[in-house]
Amino acid sequence: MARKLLLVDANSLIHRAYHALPHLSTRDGRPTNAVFGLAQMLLALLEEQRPDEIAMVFDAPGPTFRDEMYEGYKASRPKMDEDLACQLPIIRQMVDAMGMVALEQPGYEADDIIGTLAARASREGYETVIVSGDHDLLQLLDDSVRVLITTRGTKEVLDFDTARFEDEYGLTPAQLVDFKGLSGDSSDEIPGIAGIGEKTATTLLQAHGTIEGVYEHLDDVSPAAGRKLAGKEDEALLWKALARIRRDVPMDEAADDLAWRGFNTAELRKLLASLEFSKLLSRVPAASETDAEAPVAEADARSLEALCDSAQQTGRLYAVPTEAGGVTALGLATSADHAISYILPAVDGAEPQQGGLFAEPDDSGAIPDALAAAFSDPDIAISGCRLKQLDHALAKRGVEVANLAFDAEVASYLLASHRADHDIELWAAQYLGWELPDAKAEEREGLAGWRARGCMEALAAAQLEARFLRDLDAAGMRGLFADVEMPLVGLLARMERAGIGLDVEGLAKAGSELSEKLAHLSAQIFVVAGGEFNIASPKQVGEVLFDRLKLPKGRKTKTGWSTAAGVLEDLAEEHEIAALILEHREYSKLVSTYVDALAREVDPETGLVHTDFRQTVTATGRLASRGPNLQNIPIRTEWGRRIRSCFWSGVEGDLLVCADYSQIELRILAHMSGDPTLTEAFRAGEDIHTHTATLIFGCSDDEVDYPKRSVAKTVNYAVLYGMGPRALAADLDISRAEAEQFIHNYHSRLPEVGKFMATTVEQARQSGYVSTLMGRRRPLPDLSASHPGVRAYAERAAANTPLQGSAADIVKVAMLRLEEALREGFDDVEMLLQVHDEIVLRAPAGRVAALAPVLREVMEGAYDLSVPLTVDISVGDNWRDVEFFCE
DNA sequence: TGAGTCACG
DNA sequence: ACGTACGTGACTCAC
Repeated sequence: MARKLLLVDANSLIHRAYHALPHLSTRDGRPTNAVFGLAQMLLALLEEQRPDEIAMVFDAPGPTFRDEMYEGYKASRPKMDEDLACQLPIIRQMVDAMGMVALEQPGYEADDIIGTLAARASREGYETVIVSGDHDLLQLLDDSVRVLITTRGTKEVLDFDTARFEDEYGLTPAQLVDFKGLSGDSSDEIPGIAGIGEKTATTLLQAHGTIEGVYEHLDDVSPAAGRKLAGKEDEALLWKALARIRRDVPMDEAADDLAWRGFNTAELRKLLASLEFSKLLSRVPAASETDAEAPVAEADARSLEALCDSAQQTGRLYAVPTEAGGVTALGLATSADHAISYILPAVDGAEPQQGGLFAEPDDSGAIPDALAAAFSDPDIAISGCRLKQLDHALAKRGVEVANLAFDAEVASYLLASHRADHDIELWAAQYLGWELPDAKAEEREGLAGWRARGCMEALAAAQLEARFLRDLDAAGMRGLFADVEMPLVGLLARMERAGIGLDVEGLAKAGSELSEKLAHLSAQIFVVAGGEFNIASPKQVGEVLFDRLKLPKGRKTKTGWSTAAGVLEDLAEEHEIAALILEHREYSKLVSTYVDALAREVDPETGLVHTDFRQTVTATGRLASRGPNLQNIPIRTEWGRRIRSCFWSGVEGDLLVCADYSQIELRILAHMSGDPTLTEAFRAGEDIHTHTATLIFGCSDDEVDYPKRSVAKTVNYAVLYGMGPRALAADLDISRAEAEQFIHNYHSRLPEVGKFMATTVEQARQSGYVSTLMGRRRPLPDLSASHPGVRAYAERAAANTPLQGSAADIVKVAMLRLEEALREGFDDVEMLLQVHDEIVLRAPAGRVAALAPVLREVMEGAYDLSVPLTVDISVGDNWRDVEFFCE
C-alpha cells in the first residue's frame, strides 16, 4: 500500500469554519467558532482518511510572487475580522497538539506549497489527498492525487478525482488554468478576458486544448468569440500564469518529515477543555496509559487504616463515589498525590459482586469502624464531587456523613452557572491536563476503570479545591458556597431519602378513568375529522386541521404550522375538533407523564417516591427535580388535581404541611428596586394584584373586580419577566394599544421598577454577569451578541435573574434554618420537597399546631428585606386537599 | 437527537 | 408583520 499524504489548505478551511458556524465563544468571551469548526473537520479527516503523513499548509503573511506579476491580485480582499484573527494563535497550538506539521513559505501561497508537496509525493509513489474550500486546487488532480472540496457548512466534502473533474468541467485538470485565464476568477480577482464566460471558455478549450492552442487557431473560433479574444493573448497568458499553482517552491526542512505524530493527548485535551469543547473532547481517543495512574491503588485493611489516621490529622478526606453493576466504589485520598479505591460492602448482607478486590476487613460486611468514624467526624471536612450520591451510599450502610465541605461540581456551578456541564473531568483536563479513565471501561490493569476514575476524581478535587475556593472568594461567593450550597447537599440527600407517599391504587384508578375518556374522545375526534390519525403527533394534527379541514393557520413553527394550545383555543370557535383535541392533549399528558411514568417510580416496598434534586443545572440558582420531577405535579385543572391528590405524607397518621412564600419575587422586586409605592403596598399588607389593578386601571380598591385583578396579576408577572406589549396583548386577548396602556400606567406609577430593570441590564452589560441578593452570579455573554433577538433574550434573562435567583437563595436559606429548627424538638417532622417558593413537609397530625409557628418564623425571617416576607401554610392528608392552617 | 408540546413555579 | 415572557423536566413523534 502506498503511503498516504493529507495536505490541508489551512487558511481556506479556517475561513470556511469561521463563516459557516454561528458565533461561538468561551464563557469569558473568547470567540472560538473557527477553531471549533477546524477541529471538527480535522478530527473527521483523520478518522476517515487515516493518513500516514499530514501537513497543515498556511498562507504566509506578506506579498507573494503573484502580487509582483499583477498588482490587482486579491487587491480588494477585506482585512481579516478581529474575531477570526485572534483565533489563529489558538489554531496553531491545536495543530501542534494534534501532532501535525504546519508549513508556510513567505512569497508563496499555501496552494503553491501544496502543489509542490503533491508533486513530490507523486514522484515518491504516495497517494495524496488535498483538502480545501478552493476549486483552484483541482488543477493538481492526477492519478495519485484526490482533492476534497469543503461544502455546505463544515461537515460535507466533494470528493474529486480526475474522472469526476472531467465529468463536471468537461476539461482535464491541467486545463483549469487555461479556463481561468479565459473566464477569470472572481474570488482571486483575476478578471479573465472580457466577454468570455465559463461556457465559451470550455468550448474553446475543448476544441483547442490550451490558451496557446486557441490563439494558434483564432481563425477557427466563432466570430463573436474571436473579436473578444483578438489582441488579448498576452493578457490571457498572464491570467493563466497567475492561476497556475507552482510546483517548485523551495521548502524548508520542516517539510522533510510530514509523518503524523499522533495526538499529544494531554495537550490536546487540555486545549479542547479550555476552549470548552466538551463534545469534541470526548472524541479525542483515550490517553496513553502513562497518565497519573500510579498513585491509585486498591484499598486493603492496612492502607485504609493509614488513610483514616491521615484524615484525622489533616482534618480532610477526599471521597468520590462511582457505581457500576450495582456496586459502589469510593475513591479516597487525604492528599493530592495518592488515592485508594475502596468497594463499599453490599447492602442487605449481599456479597459484593465478584471481582471486588477488597480484602475483607471483617466478616460483617460493614464499613470499617475507622472509616465510618472519619465520615461521621464533624472535624473532618469531606471533599470531592457527587457528594450527594456519596451521602446516599453511606447512609444506606448506616453511616451519617457529618461535614460535606467541598463538592467540585457545586463550586463549578457557582463559578459558571450558565454552563451545562460541571463534571470535574473538564476541570481536570483544563487545569491539570489530566484525562480521567473512562468510567464505563472494563478492567484496566486489574483495577476497574470506574474504580480508577473515582480515585482520579478524588485526586483532581484535592488539586482543584484551593483554586476553586480562591475563585469563589474573588467572586464574593465563598459564603454562599460554604454556608448555603454545601450544607444544602446533605439536606437534599435527606429529603430525597425521606421520599413522599404515592397512592398507586388511586393513581391507577385515575388512570383508567382517564383512559376511558381518551377512548371516547379519540372516537369523537375521528368522526369529526373524517378519519383516523395519531392525535399525539403535532404533524398529523396539523395536517388534519389545516389541510383536510382547511382551518385558518395561526403561528408557524420551524417545521410547520403550530398546533399549540393557544392556537387550538383560537380555533375552538371555528371547529369543534379544536376543543376535543385540547381535551385529549390534557388527558394524554396526564396519563403518560403522571400516571404511567410516576407509577413506575414508586418503591413497591414502601409506597414512596424519591426524586433526585439537582443542584447544579439551573442558570438562576433554583433547584431542579427529576426521576421523577416532583416540581411539576399538576394543580391547575380538575383532573390534574386528581393526580395531585394521590400524593400523601407516606406515613400513617402524618399530614402534609405546605408552606409557600406569597409573591416572593414581587417582594424582592420591591426590595431591590426600592420603589416606594410597591414597598408601601407590601408593608401595608395589601393584596398586591389588587393594588396593581388600581394603578393600571386608575381606579379605587373597591372597583377592582375579579377580571381586573386577574389582568393586573398577569401584568405583574409580565413586568417580572420583561414581557413586551405584544405578548401581553396576546396573553390577555386584548389589543396591543390596551396592553401598551397597561404597561405605561404600570411604569408611570412605579417608576423605580423600570429604572431598576434598566440599571440591572446596563450593569450586566458592563460586568458580564448579574447578581442575586446573596451574591450568586449568572454570566450572560449573550448581552453583547450582535443578533438582536439573542441579545434581547439575554436582556430579559438579566432583568429576571436577580429576582428569580434571589428567591432561590432565600428559599435555600430557609430550608437550612428550618432543618436546624426541626432538629430541636421536631425529630418526627421531615422535610420532603421544595417547589421553588414552597417547602413541603410531613408531620404527625398532633404536631402541626406546634410546627406551624416555627415554620412561619423561620421562613419569614430567612432574609431581611425592606418589605415583609409572608408565608402561607396549608395542611392536609393529601397534596390536593391541603387547607389554610390558622395558628 | 431535536422539535413540539405541556406540566409546574 | 411577528417564532419571542423567565426558569425547568418529560413525553411523543419523526428523522
